Amino acid sequence: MARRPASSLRKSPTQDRAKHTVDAILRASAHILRTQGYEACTTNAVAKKAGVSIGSLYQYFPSKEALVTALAQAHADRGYALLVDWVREAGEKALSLEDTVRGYIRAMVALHGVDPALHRVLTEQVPRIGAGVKLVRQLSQRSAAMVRAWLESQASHFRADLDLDLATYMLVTSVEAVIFMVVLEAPKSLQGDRLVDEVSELVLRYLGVRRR
Amino acid sequence: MARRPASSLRKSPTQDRAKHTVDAILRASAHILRTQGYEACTTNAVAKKAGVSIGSLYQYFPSKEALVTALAQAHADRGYALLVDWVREAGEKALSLEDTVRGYIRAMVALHGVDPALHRVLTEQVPRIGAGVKLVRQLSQRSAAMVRAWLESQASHFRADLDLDLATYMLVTSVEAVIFMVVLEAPKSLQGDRLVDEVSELVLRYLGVRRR
DNA sequence: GTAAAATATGAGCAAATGCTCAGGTTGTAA
DNA sequence: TTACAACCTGAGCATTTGCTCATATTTTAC
Repeated sequence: MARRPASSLRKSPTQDRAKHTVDAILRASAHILRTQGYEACTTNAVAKKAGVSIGSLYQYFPSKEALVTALAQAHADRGYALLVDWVREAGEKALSLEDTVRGYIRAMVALHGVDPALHRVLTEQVPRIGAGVKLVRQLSQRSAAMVRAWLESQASHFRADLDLDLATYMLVTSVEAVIFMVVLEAPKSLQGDRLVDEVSELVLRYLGVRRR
Repeated sequence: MARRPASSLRKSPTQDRAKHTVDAILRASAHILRTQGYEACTTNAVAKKAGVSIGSLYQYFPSKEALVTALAQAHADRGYALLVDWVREAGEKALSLEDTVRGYIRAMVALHGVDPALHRVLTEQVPRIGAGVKLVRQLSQRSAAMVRAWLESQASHFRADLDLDLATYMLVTSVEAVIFMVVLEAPKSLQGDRLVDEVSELVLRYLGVRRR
């Protein structure tokens, strides 16, 4: 069962036919991960679900780890794009502090809401994979940097004793975690805008923003 | 490879010799989980590490899942005991709101600090195991109930518009998540009492506690 | 049309995994 | 001492896994 090391695409598909194959493989693995978890996501199962032979799978993905990593990469890219959107929006329209925070939370909720089950499996399993550690660290550093920059630009509106580095860490972590949990468990008390409201409250109060 | 369903101990050890065997097995599996993760924690590997034959392992644990579940149970029990201690302490000595919160956070930090790597693996893998789902739900419900009861008893000191159910959820989730993350990543900016301070700040501000 | 390149196939290998069972060893109690 | 129970052993079975490779089919380029 000698496992090969993880890496990116082995061969890049040029013909349409091949692109469809790669797409089917990615879709199938996402579906299995989401519905049956990481252990059930065997290369043979993925190939079967994708309606493709295992040989084809290994023509494009050098290992099972590479497959999962590719999926995680795509997922992470989507997430980062949402963050970038938030920054742009907060910059263009001159939003209030409250609205900017709410926009951020809303973007995060949307991100997690897209495919919570897949998100869970990826966040749990990817860090254990060699190439995955780098990926996770990269994404969290990027988003932390964006939040940190925004905090800095608005520092005058926060409580005086706020440590920006600490605050960045606290906010990124707790916001991510609460939303992650809520979206997975979906308690009825936190549906619709209630979640956005409550997390915003947590953030604004922690920052010491004076309102009204 | 037909997997057996998970359940508790198959046979309870009565002689000292047998108790040592069970103990060695539990220690070995904890060590492998902690250092090499769930997948590496095979029954054969555990038996070898424990200096015991696989046969002996299966005499006490009917399946791999049962083994991990037993470990998680012990871990959860330790955690719950810390919570109970906190409640007792907060009741006996008439602690201030601030000190009670700090005590809670401190207990949580201590809990996660004991064996962070094992805690991570357990929290990630146990929910996927049949018997594990129940275990996890039970523990989180218990701790939520304690926090909720305390919030209720102190409600007059919080902001008027605080929804106790929501607050319970938000606090349990975010506190757990932040501490979990911090203990794993151990950023130098959040060492010693800094973590306890900062999380307490988050909680107290969210609750709307007026101080000084 | 034809040759080369790109793509697809799937039987099957080597290694691993969860677990059993037939038989051995150690403790206990009379 | 003897007899029985508690305990331990480990070779190995049935199955699964990640993955290869020789071969077949399709597309592209001329």
